[in-house]
Amino acid sequence: MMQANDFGGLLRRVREAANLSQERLADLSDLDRTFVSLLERGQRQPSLETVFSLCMALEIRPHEFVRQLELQIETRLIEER
Amino acid sequence: MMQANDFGGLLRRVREAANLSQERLADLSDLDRTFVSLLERGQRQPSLETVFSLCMALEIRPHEFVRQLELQIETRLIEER
DNA sequence: GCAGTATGCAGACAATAGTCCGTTGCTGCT
DNA sequence: AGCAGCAACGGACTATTGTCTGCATACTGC
Repeated sequence: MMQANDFGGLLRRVREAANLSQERLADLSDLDRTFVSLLERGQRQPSLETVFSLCMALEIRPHEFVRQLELQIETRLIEER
Repeated sequence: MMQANDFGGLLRRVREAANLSQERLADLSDLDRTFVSLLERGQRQPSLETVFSLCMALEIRPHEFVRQLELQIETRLIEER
């Protein structure tokens, strides 16, 4: 259902829109720099708590982020046909 | 920020509102029964994927669930003062 | 009393999230 | 040429999620 890079792709877009480097985002959300990189490349899936931390740093409400994620998934599902 | 039982408490309320047993919910969301129990009691925190699985089973949109979770957290923060 | 349903709980375990170290490559700047 | 910022990547590691099995408890209806 949720695929490897649905989350990572969105995270990257939101981070870049916020004009933050991976490292800066990692600092703000109290995560490791390399882990943010792994997330964006879809090589790790976040826990719910991690999503909340990232959203705080990105100044976006978690449910708003999740809503965009759902849209992203639906869009992909349509494109895939 | 997010506390042990913010998630679990909400999960339990939503599950009971949907009239599902822990076991039935576990089956529908392809998780272990004991794990659902752990989640509800706040002894485990879910991954984002787990949240999505549970929401599918509960027929609630993930962002809607997360929105309620945010409300729950805010309410607790206010009550705690 | 007994069978069925629902939940808590413990222990051992497999799987994955998340950290920390360092290296490499790229780009733009001076 | 050198330097600084940014990101990909590897390996080794720790911490946490998630599974499985089995047992105990409470409640309900027969």
